[in-house]
Amino acid sequence: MPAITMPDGSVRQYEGAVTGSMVAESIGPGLARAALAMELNGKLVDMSVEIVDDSSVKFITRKDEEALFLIRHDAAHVLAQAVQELFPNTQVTIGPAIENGFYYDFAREEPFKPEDLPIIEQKMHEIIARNEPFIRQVMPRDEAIRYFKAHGEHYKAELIQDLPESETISIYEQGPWLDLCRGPHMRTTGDVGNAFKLTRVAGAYWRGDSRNAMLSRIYGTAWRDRKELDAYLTQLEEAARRDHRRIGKEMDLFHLQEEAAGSIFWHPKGWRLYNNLQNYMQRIQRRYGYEEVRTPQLVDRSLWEASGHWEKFKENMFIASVEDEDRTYALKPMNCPCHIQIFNHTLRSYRELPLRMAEFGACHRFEPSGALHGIMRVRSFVQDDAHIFCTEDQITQETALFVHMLSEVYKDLGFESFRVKFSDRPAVRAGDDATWDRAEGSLKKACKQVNVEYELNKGEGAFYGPKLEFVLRDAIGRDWQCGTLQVDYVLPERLNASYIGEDSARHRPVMLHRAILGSFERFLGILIEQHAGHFPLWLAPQQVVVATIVSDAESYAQEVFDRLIAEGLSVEADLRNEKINAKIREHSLQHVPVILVVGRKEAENKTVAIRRLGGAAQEIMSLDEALQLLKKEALPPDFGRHSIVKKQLNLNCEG
RNA sequence: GCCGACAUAGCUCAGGGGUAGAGCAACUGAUUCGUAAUCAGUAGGUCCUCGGUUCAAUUCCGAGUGUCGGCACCA
Repeated sequence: MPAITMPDGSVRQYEGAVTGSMVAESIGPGLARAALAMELNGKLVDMSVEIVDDSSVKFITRKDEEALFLIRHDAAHVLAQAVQELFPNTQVTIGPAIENGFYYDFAREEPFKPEDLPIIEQKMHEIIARNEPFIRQVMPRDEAIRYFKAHGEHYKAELIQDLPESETISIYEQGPWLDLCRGPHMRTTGDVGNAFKLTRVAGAYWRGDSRNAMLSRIYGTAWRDRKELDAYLTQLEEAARRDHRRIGKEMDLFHLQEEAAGSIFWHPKGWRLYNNLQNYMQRIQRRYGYEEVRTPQLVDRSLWEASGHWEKFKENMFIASVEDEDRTYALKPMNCPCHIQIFNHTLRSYRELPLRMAEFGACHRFEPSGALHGIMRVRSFVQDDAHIFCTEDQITQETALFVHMLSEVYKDLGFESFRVKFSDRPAVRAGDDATWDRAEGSLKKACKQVNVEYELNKGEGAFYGPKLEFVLRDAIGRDWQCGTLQVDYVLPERLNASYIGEDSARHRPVMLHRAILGSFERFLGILIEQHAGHFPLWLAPQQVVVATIVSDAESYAQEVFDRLIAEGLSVEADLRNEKINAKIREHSLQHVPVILVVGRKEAENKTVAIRRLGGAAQEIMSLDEALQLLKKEALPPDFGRHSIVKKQLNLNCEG
């Protein structure tokens, strides 16, 4: 005699067990038609599930966000059926719902071609039109394995074999076709609707392991209605429009070419942008008590052997030598061993700790060819790298200070929020558990201190210590790990770093590897996409263009240009014999934030007409006013901020 | 690295077994114009590289390189 509580709090009493469909029916035919699945005591289940005990039920209709998952999951099943109807020699493997859509991985001799997609899509529409009911059945484990093996579905058989003994093996039938599935599903294939589209084919390893077979994956996107689908497709187009590779070309920021795959040719404007960011980072670091250094690119292999990189990282290192010398060098893949050389160069006192050593040093890593991506994943890059040499007791305080600094930077650069991942001890690691306990504890304590919530990334820490990762999301919805802070007990040990403590004895410092932007290259890529090339004035590579309307205004335009230069603004004068419309259009396409238009009137009155990117309005003001205004606007956000860490000789006063 | 697609003028792209075409940009000339394309003319190519097939390859085939979409990787 179940009593069923509805979301509005009302309770309905039933005589004996009822299915979800029966409950929906009893409430009304409209709901019965609309309900795709239900949340039974908070768990999403099929409408056919029997309710025996007192329960709470919420029906999921197409109006609910939860319907998206169901539609996508069912679409994946329909896709698999369509593929097997069209291509009988294909094995099915797995096909989950994902963000914005679904995919299904198939095993077959010939991978699918893009041309196959419309045909498969057509078949999917047929299957949806057939409106086949999804019927759940429980199959004994052995029978299920036998069944799938008999049907040549070896991947499915392997999946079942690897399911824990406790797991119920459920099968969903849809007409003549069936698939191993945990569920839940909607009522029929018809519930999938028509707001879906197959988007691409791709290769993917079986079970995500590169040692396994390569499967053929088909991706699709699915939504509740056509309007949602169209909105999503439009969103994809907009994301493509702000792709950093495209904007980099449009704004003439950089290029890449075959002879230096994975290394960037920065053009004048791109380099200005780069320097604007680097100058900003240098100012921030000074305020936070960092010292900047510069260390060699090419370093003898003996240092890499000592640091352990030769053993652990050699495949990713560029090795160099010359004919006449019997030595091997490597281009540095990271700065840390060199920083320890500076630390070790003199006798260090505990009074110098924490010692924050920063470097914008170019690092080279041989990334796999398939990993390269515009300027975001390259083989030659510059990290906003720094290493903090400190005592174990200082880890928490330094971490808190770092998170504070990182938040400030992200905010200044237009990112309001970021996610934090905490990676703790991996299975294979250096150091004893007591040390790990302390290291992890220090990071957690720091997060708490600065009120930062993190998700646990279990076992993903570096072999030498736990780490925090700071993740930003770009305009195309991709996540990029930018900031990081890693605790390292091992490298100071390997490279024999030490300081003299209060007790006059030698002690081993702890090292914190940390970066905020990650690398300039990647971060600039993200920044370009974030702002769609429309940078705030202080970052913009080309801040102002002075454009003339008639040649009579040329000498005045030169005067305006000179005055802007004198204020330190980056400006160009466009005196070409072109119509003002053409000039406005060209500079707008170049994302120049401010165009100062000068014609006869402005020349006579010593004024300028300010036109801003994105706006159609123009504002006329005196040249002096305009200069003051722009100068103020072009001020980087950190100007005028006080130092956070006051450095004094041999003394650190944390402010 | 793996699966697939792609590589033609500075850019965006069309074409196709008989050594190539558009628009924009560039250059020249005319035009002096008020807020997102003034008009006309000229010039511009090792059709990614190396092999093979063919009387003939930029086109077909193979290999390589790079790029793109995924997967794996990102200490």
